Amino acid sequence: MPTLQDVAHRAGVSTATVSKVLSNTPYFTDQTRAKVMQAVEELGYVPHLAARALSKGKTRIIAVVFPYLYDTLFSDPLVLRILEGIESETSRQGYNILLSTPRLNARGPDSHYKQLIQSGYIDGVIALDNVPFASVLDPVRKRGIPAVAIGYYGTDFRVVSDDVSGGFQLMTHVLGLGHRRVGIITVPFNIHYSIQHRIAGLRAGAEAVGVDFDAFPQVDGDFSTDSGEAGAAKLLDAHPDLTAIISLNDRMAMGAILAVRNRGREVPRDVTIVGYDDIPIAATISPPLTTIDQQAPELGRSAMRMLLDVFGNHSPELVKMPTRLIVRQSSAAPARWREEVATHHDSR
Amino acid sequence: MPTLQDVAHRAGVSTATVSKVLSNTPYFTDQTRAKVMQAVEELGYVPHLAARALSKGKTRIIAVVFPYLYDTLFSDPLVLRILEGIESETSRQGYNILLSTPRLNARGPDSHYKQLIQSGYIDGVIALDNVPFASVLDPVRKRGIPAVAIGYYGTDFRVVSDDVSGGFQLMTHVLGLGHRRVGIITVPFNIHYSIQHRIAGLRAGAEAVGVDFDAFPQVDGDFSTDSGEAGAAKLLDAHPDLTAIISLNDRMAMGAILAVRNRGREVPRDVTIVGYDDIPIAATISPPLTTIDQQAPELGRSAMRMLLDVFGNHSPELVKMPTRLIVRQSSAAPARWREEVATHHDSR
DNA sequence: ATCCTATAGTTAAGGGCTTAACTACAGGTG
DNA sequence: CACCTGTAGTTAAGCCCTTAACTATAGGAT
Repeated sequence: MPTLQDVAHRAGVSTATVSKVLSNTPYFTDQTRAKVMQAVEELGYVPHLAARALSKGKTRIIAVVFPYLYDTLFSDPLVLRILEGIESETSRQGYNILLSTPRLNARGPDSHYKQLIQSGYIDGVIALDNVPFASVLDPVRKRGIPAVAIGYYGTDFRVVSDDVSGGFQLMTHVLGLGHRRVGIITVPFNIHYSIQHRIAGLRAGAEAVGVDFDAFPQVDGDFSTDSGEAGAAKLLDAHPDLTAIISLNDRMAMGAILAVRNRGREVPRDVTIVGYDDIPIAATISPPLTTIDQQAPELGRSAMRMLLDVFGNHSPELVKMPTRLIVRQSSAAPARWREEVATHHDSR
Repeated sequence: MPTLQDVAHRAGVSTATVSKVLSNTPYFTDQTRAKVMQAVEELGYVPHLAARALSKGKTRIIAVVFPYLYDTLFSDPLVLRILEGIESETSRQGYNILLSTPRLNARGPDSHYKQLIQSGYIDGVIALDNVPFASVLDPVRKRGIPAVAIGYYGTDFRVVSDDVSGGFQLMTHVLGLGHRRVGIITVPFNIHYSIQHRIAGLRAGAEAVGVDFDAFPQVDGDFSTDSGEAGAAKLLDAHPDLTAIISLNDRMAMGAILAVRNRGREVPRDVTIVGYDDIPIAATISPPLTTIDQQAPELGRSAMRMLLDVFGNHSPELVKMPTRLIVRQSSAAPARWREEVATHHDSR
């Protein structure tokens, strides 16, 4: 492969000149520039990134860190959407993505990852950091590498989905349809931190409507469809009068739909089901799922833009990404309510 | 950050000795080794990868290249599963993944990507290469970088899913259930090369059973659920006597289920639907989908192992990953057939 | 005519690591 | 005792690029 030297010889100038021309440093004539560019062209010269990295101390690589915590990482469409957003912004800015999925336990991330972070290979880090008990950003902070977290932990610079608002939108939608007997499928707090915020949003939504949130039965799932089915089964068996179930992710909501059907009832005629995340499949199942769109790609793009800000020595403020309620056919007014409305309508 | 020099000073030896100790080159005493290791420990020394890369010409980075061809890239669960497999093997071997998603058109991949490939940053490439009209591996080959393709194109070293066998399994399953009026939802060949092979498998399956494949109506979709619904609608309206629909991916199959329902018919009672890919959701929709498991993670792992083989100057042979037929509730014997069997049974 | 400034380009050091080539020495061999 | 060999460690060049510090020159101001 041709080097800077080769280009310099061919163009009849020094390596410094070539370097400066290529980096657009001022003070050279158009003629020189042309000579250099021609030599570059003819030789097919491409700068050697490792050499540049050594010399500049910058690699143009940013690490995208998804801790490998639970098996869901690679089956979670959300992760891919976030990655998509990061990728689009990253490649637009001429950076490269090094994908790292460290194993994380209570003593912290694995040592291979820690080495990577300290190896000088990485200009910045974007991490999905959402578990309270350990952070993949500890070694990053220690090393003083610019970092942005997508989540509630890790660094000063963070992008989060507005989970409170998402929960609020979901609850007020369901209550607004007239439901008053609502079951909730959640997951234990320690699995995913944002769940706390979604619950807080649900609670705020109930309060806004003047309904006692604590009266609503709750069961724990683990994000999986199966756990959603089991959870909904438990709810429906213990509280046959439920007219709506709020599930804190779409996959559990899909399980809940199955559970309703298995009991000979229908969605949304007998039971309204709403989910959270708006995974791609949510729009195309039967019935299409009412859910919350987290705008995952935008979350990723924001994180990258924020990282660039940090590179520029700014101190960007927390970005709270708005959520959007997507109303589809899985939610409807409860039967009794519908009757009342009909009656009321008739009596006019 | 401490450097090799610092370690050398502290241990009272030369930098060469430190380097050799760390790379386990023979000819040093246990005492020296201990001194060096202690200094490393005390200083928290971690080798500077850019410097090592420059000096060795190796970076321990492998590029995972997913051409950004169609919007489905980041909503395709298969991609993520393959990535999972690559990641697991890659991190086990102490390599890092640089994720690249070049924009690809008929003139080849974008120039940022080409620069990356030529930049000396990358030891090897694993690419998803499945479109006939251009290859992301062209620049890689030109540069002589070891590469493995997951797909039908690109290099001598390839890992493919055995699409022919997948098609064969699907067709013989459907015909074996007794169906003889079968519709097929496919996609145009030029979108995804493996489709040709799946079709060839379908044909072989039909021939094995002695059925005329060309008599089966076909429609084109584009992998999306919507296109599956539209395709199935077209098939069912033009051929109301169809008792089974084979869709060449799961998302289109899910659309087909909707189309069947929209016509007041049921799956699998009236129409059998089978898909391809076994995306995570396939097991949990209603009815659970009969489909083909491509073993995507294993595909990824194989690719990485093959790449290591190429590094070792071997010439690994094509790996054809077997597919597995997953029979779930969306496929069943056709109604008439069931009657006949019942009659037959009664008459005994 | 002298001095200064802005422009154009060069020289050479340095970034951190690997490794070929070399030195030094202890112990074994004839 | 001279010589060789295997072991232990060192020296220094090289990987390719960037950049601070420097030189050289032309033109304008005084």
